[in-house]
Amino acid sequence: MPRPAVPSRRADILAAARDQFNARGFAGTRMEDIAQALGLSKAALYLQFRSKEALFEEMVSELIETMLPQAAPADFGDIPAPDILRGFITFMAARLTEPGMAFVPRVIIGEGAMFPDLARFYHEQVISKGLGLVERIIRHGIERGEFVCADITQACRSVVGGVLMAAIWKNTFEPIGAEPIEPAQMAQAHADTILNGLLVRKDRA
Amino acid sequence: MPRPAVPSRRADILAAARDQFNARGFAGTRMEDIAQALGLSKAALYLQFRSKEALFEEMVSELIETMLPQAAPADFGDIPAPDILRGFITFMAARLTEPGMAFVPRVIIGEGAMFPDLARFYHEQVISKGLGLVERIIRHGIERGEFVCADITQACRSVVGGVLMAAIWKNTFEPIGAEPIEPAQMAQAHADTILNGLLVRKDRA
Amino acid sequence: MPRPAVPSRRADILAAARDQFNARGFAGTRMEDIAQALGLSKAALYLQFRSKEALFEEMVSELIETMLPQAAPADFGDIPAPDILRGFITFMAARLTEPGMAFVPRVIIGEGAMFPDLARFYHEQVISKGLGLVERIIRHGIERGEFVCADITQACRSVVGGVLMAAIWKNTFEPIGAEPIEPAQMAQAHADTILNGLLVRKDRA
Amino acid sequence: MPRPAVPSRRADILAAARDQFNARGFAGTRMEDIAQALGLSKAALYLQFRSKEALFEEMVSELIETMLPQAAPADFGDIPAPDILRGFITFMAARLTEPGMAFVPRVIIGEGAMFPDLARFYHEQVISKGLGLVERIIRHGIERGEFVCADITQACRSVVGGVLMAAIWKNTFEPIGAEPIEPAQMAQAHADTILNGLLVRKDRA
DNA sequence: TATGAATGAGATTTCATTCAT
DNA sequence: CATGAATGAAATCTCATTCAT
Repeated sequence: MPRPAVPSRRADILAAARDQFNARGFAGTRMEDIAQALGLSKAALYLQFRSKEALFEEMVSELIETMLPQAAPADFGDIPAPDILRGFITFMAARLTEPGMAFVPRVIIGEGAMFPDLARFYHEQVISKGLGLVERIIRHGIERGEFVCADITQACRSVVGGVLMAAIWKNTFEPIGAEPIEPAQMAQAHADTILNGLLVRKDRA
Repeated sequence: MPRPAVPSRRADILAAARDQFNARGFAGTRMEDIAQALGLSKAALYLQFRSKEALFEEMVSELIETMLPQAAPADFGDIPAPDILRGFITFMAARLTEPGMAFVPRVIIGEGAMFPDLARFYHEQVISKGLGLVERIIRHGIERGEFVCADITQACRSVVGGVLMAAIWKNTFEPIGAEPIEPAQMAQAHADTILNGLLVRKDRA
Repeated sequence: MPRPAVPSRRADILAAARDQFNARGFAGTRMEDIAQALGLSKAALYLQFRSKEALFEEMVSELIETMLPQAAPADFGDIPAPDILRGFITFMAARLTEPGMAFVPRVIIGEGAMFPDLARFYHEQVISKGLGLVERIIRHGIERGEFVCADITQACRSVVGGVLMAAIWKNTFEPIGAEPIEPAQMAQAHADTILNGLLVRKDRA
Repeated sequence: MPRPAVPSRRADILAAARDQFNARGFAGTRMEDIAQALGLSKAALYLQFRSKEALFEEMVSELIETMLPQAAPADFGDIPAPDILRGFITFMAARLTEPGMAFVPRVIIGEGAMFPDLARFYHEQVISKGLGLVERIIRHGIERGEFVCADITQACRSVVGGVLMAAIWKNTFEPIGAEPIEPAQMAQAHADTILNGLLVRKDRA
C-alpha cells in the first residue's frame, strides 16, 4: 500500500503554508508568499482551498490531530500518575517547541481576536482537550493516593502554563537573542517543580 | 491638583490606541478605528505620531515602564520567601489580566516576529527583569532554608508561565466563550501548586 | 519717506514662497514648507493670501511687473535697433538666470497644464509682452534700414528661445552637474548669432 | 508580420502613461487616470510596474532612446552645412512638437528638480548629444568656408533654444489659447534667422 | 495678527479572490 | 491541474484649508 509517488498537492501546500504562517503570522502572510515558496501561482492554491482562512484552519487541524493522541496513554491502568504527568509535559514541550509547531500558539494568541473562529477552534481542540487530559491524569493520581490537589482546574493551568512558556520562549524570544532553552531539560525541571513544589519537604530530607 | 484642563492629545490618543490594539492586534487595528474611538479624524493622529508603527511602539513603551517596579519589595529583609512569591504571583496576575494590560503579552507574542525591536524591548524590560526578580525571591528562600530547588532558572519559568497563562486565558479565550477565571483565585492556586507541588507530603499528611 | 521699519508680512511671505516654489515647483511645495521657512504657522499665510494659487500668482505678478519695464527704453528714438536688441537680450538673460527668477519659466512650463489660469496669466503678461517688445524692436530696425526680416513673428521666437534656453540651463541642468554658463557672455553670443547669422558675409570679409 | 496578438501590457501602459503625463505632468497624473484611459483598474498597473515613479522613468527612457539617432546623417560628406543644419532644425522641431514627444522637455524642465536622476539622464542622453551634433555641423560648415562663428558652444544653444521654444509653445501655450504655430514653417524661419542674421547684408542687397 | 488643532478629500499602494484560457 | 491577468475593497498617509482662541 505505497503512498502515491507524487504526494498530494494539498500536503505540499499545507507544509509551505505552515512555514510561512510560522514566519509571518496569519495577517502577515500573503497567499503570494505561500505560492512562491511552492513555485506555484496564487490561483493554484484556490484549487485546493476555499480561502486563506480555510487553508490556515486545515493546517492547524492537521497539526493538532497528529499531536494530542500521543501525549498520554489512552488507558492509564496501573501507571503511576507522576510518570504519566512527567511524560505529558515532556512530550508537549518537545512538540510545541519543535519548528513548525511552536508557531501555533503564537499565531492563535496573537491573532485570535481578529479570527474568533480560529481561536474557538483552537480552544476546543487543543486547550480544552489538553487541560482535560491533565485533569484526568491528576484525578488518576489522587485516586491512587499519589497526588493531593485543592483546585484541580487551576493546577491544570499551572501545568500547561509552563509548557506554553517554553513554546513562546522558543518562538518569540529566542529569535531575538534570548538565551536558548533545551526543551527536554526545561520539561524535566517544570515537572519537578510541579510535582514537588519549592518548599522544603521534611519527609524527604 | 486637577489634571490639566487640556490633557495632552498624545495621552488621549495613546489610551485609545491601547484599547484598539488590545481588541484587534496591531495589523488588525486601522488608524480609522483609533480615530473613531476618539471622535477624531485619522489625520489628527498624524499630527501627533509619525506613523502607525511609531504610535504603537510609544504606547507599548509607556505601558511597560509603569508596570514592573511595583511587583515586589525592593529589599526582602526578613519577609518569608513564600509570602514574597505569593505576592509577586498575585500582583502580576492582577496586572496582566486587568483590561489595558493583558494585551501587552498578547500583542508582543503575536506580532513579535513582525516587530523584532518591540519584542527585544519587551524581553529585556519585562521578561528578563521579571525572571530576575523571581530568581532573587527563590534564592532568598533557599538562603532562609525555606526553598529547595535544583534548577532555579527553569523554576522561574514555571512561575511566570502560570501568570502568562492567566493573561492569555483572560484575553484570548474568555472572549470566545471559555469559562472565565478569577485572577486572584487563580494566582493563589498557582502559588499553592508551585510552593507545595502535587505530590502527597508525608510530613504534612 | 522711509519704508516701514517692519516690512509688510506680505512681502516676507512672497519672498519665502519664491524660494520654496523655486526649489520644489508649485505642486511640490507645501504651505507648511513656506510657513516653516518663515517661522510662522500655516494659518498665518491665509491671513494674507486667499489660497496657495493666489499666493503663487501674486508672487509671479510682482516679479514680472518689476522686470519687463526695464528690458528696453520706453521710446526708441534714434537708438540703433541692434543696440536695443542686444540690450534686451542681455537684460533678459541676466534677469531670468538670476536666482529667484529662473524658476518662473520652469514652473510655468512644468505645471502650466495643471494650472491653465497660471499659464494664461504668464503667457499674457510675460511671453506676449516680451515678444511684442522684440517685435517693436525689429520693426524699429527695419524702419531704420538696419534689419531685414522675412517673418518677424518667428524671428521674435528665435530671439526669446535663446534667452529661455539660458534660464532652463541655469535652473534645470546646472543643478545636476551640467557645465555652468555665464549669462552675460551667452547673451552676447546669442545676440551675435541672431544679428549676424552663421553664414559668411562677403560684405565684411 | 502582424503585431503579436497579445501586445505586451507593458507597452500599452507606457503609451497611456505618456498621454497622461503629457497632459498633466508627473505630480498631476493619478494612477487612476492612466488606468481609466486603458479601461483597467489601478491594481493592474502595479502588476507591471513597481510604482508610479518607476513607470514614469521607464516611459521617459524608452521615448528618448528612440528619438535622437535619426536627427542627422552619420557622415556629413560633401553635404553643405546649411542644408544639414536646416535639416536638423526641421527634424527636431517636427519631433519635439508632435504629440507624444513634446511633453518630454516640458516634464523634464518642470519636474527635473524633483527627479534629479531623470534630469541627469535627459541632459546626458538628449541635450548633450543634441548640442554635440549641432557643434559638429557648425564645425563642418567652418571647414567648408560656409560658416563663421566666434563662440561655437553658445551658437549651438541659440540653435537648440529656438527648437525648444517651439516645443514649449506647442505644449504649454497653444492649449491655453495662444496662436498656433506650424512647426515646419517655424523651423524654416528659425533656420533663416540663425543662418542669415537680422542685419541687412550688403553683399546680397 | 497669530496659532494649534482639526479635517475632508484624495493619493498611492496592497491583497484576497476570480476567471478565461 | 495550472496560470496570467485582472479587480474591488481597503489601508496608510498627505495636504490645502478652516476656525476657536
